[in-house]
Amino acid sequence: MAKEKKIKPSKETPSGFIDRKEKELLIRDFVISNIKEVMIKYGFQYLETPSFEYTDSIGKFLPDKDRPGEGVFSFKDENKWLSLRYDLTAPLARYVAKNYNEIPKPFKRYQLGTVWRNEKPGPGRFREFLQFDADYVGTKNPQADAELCILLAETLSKCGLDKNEFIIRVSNRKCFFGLLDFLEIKNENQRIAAVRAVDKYERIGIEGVKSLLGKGRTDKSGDFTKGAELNKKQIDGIVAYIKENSLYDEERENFKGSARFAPLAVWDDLSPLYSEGIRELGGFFGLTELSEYKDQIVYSPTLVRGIEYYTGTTFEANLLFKVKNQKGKEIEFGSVGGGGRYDNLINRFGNLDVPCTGVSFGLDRLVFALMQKKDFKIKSVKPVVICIFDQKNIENYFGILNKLRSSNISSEIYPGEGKLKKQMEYANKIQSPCVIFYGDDEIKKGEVKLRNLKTGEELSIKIENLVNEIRKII
RNA sequence: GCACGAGUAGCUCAGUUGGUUAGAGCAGCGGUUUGUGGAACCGAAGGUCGGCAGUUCGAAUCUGCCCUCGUGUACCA
Repeated sequence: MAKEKKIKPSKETPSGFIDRKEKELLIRDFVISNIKEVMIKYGFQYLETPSFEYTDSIGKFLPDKDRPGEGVFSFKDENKWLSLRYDLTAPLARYVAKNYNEIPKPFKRYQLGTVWRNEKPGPGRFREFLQFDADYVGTKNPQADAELCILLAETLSKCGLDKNEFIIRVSNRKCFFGLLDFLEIKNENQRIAAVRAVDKYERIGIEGVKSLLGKGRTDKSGDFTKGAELNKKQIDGIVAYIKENSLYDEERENFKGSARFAPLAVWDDLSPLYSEGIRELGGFFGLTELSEYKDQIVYSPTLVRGIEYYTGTTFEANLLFKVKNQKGKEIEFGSVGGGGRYDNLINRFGNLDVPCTGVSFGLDRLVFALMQKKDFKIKSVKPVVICIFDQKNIENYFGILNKLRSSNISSEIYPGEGKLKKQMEYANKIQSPCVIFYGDDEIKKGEVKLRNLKTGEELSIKIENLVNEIRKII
């Protein structure tokens, strides 16, 4: 009597992969069309590279490793490892190295594409997402960095963010490394730990940073993070630097306002590297000050992005409003985009001295945030529904359908089977603006009945007037 | 990766100290209305209680392991 065991296939999407519905896709389309417009205006070329690359072309994975490291999706094809791209910068470096003789110098390109990361998903973070990149290849000019920030600001602004809803924080790696030199922090592990600690300042506060620079910190979930174990003098030096330079007060409650680039005299000549960073920032801000986004692009010395390959200017766009998840709970949202200068990425292919700078952002996160703005509405067109009364009159229904579609009105004959009530429920469900009744009675009179589904209003009209009447409703 | 929390119908959830046949609201389906949606009423249906193993006479409930989701943290090319 053993009952046959039903084995049902899973209805779930793989972890970190999601279905995306029309509302989100329409906003994404809107964002994409704005990005393209801005890119054309700024003179960038459109490029597309494949989803898969040879693992060693885009990764930092050791050839002796049997399998590419965690973080990427890979498989072995014949004898070579292939990986799905995890960003658009690495494929760009590969493309530039391959086509170095043909491309203009400098080379400006933009790219939109899906990227994949095999890592734990978080709020607003998935394992498959759409990324946008714009890069300058082959120029050291700070004008390039400045333009990227301006175009980032313009893009966000065009996509519906007010100027007081976002900020682009700018820093230069050389400044912070200069400070570390001055404080005689030479151990590479300590330097990295210090960078990461300072990068968290705005989230965990000055005391949190102190703990991370010292012995370590226990977060509110009870998890312990090991610290950099610097000495007191070194910690005090970094803390003083943060206090002098931070855009926020110590409680991180109040934004001190738009900080103009004006490094304090006391920090001058800290170290040669520091001065070089300051000079580069001077060139950068000289240009952004001339832009209409000068108030949104601010100096923020505590910004030190985690990405390893950055060599100079770095920047990051943050939203200034709170973002909630589906359950209405506020979440740590992080940045919507960022970038910086990477002058050494292409020389590993043997093309020496190709300085680059680029910006990238994940469209999904921006879309996620935009969806929460109450005043943000994207119009979506829904079809007028022609109801079916009797299959024998199907030619009449098609007559109306053709008339509407040739007038470019989204329309359909009810695609299912069922009574009028069911048809009305369908039309209501898909948010159709109106339905058309064209039964025996109407056909005899040469009229159609048009029911407005928003108001419930119903009027009988001559067929010739149908298109005009519908245009009034939609 | 680490930590905390959660997983019961399509969705949101209830389910007592372990005790017959696991409940509700909403959605869906059928009907009241064979030509009128968003309201009401009636009816029927819908469940391997995340999975596997264990304890027990008996497990949605207790234990262990695993999976998935959420949040934080770490990492982030």
